[in-house]
Amino acid sequence: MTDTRWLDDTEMAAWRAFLSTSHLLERRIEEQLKAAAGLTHPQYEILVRLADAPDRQMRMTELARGVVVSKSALTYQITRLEKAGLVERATCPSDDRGVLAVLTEAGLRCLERVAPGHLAVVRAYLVDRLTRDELEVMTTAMSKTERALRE
Amino acid sequence: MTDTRWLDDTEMAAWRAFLSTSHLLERRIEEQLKAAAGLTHPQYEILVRLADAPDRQMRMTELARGVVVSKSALTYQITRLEKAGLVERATCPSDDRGVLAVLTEAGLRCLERVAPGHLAVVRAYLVDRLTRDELEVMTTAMSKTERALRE
DNA sequence: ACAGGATGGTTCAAATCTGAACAACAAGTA
DNA sequence: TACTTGTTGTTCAGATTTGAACCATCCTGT
Repeated sequence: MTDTRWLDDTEMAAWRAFLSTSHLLERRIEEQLKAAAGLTHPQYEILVRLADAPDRQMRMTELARGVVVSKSALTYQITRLEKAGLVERATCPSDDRGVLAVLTEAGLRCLERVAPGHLAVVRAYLVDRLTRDELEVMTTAMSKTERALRE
Repeated sequence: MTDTRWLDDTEMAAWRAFLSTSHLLERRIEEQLKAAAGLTHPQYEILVRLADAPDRQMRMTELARGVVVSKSALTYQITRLEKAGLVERATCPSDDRGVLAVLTEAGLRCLERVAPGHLAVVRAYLVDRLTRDELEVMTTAMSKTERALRE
């Protein structure tokens, strides 16, 4: 810990821009989803992941890993979505400990209704402002970090 | 809302990678700061901003904008940091409504003590994994989005 | 078969975040 | 001066997140 490697200007600029932008964008998305559908961003992401999954269902732990929230946060949100009728819990046939989160028809319809407005925000502030090259560089850069963080 | 522009593969890959990575990195940083100094990431960012500011002080609203948190969240955190002796509140000479958050000596020492470990994480998972080009592309890309989001 | 250790999900308390409501002050206008 | 409008920071209630503690179940090696 004696020889600290500080960030030079290029590195610091990149890190600061990444940090601010991710927080700003998160806030904007949260605002849009709340206004349009009363959903939080994690809730929306849960619906998306389930819609993409085979049989529209997923194990709790796997889902938590995908959405990047703690197990307890997922338990809370699934309970919440269950009360809203968008998701159901089912017992896992292969593992008695397991719980499956299943997207309901209402959940799917909700997602289809909300997705356009959400994607419009993602486009308006991020995707549509970047060139093809920038998009690709971002993917490779982020993927390297993601892989490292997932061990 | 009738003609939805979905994301193609390149766009979706970039967006998903960005989203997951920002959340994963946030979690990792939070974990490191908590273990090393009992600080949250927002708290650390507050210290950084104050250390960079003239006279190591800043108006509450300006600080909230910089760190990207709500005004009430900043009030909460400044109160917290004040109790820890890292920050003080001062009255603003030019505006009787205003409050200045001022970094104390202890706050500065705390920051200097914590920064190396924090930067090591930022390096290990992000900065050191990217090429010079990737860093620069990321800065321009993120800056475009940031500017748009700050209106 | 069974002990020992890993894994899955929930519960709980504590911390934090947000938005709305509020009070005090600022700044411009008639 | 008096009015109106906008800004600043705090308070408050409610929602959400996290990590630790916990129990049930799985799995491996003996």
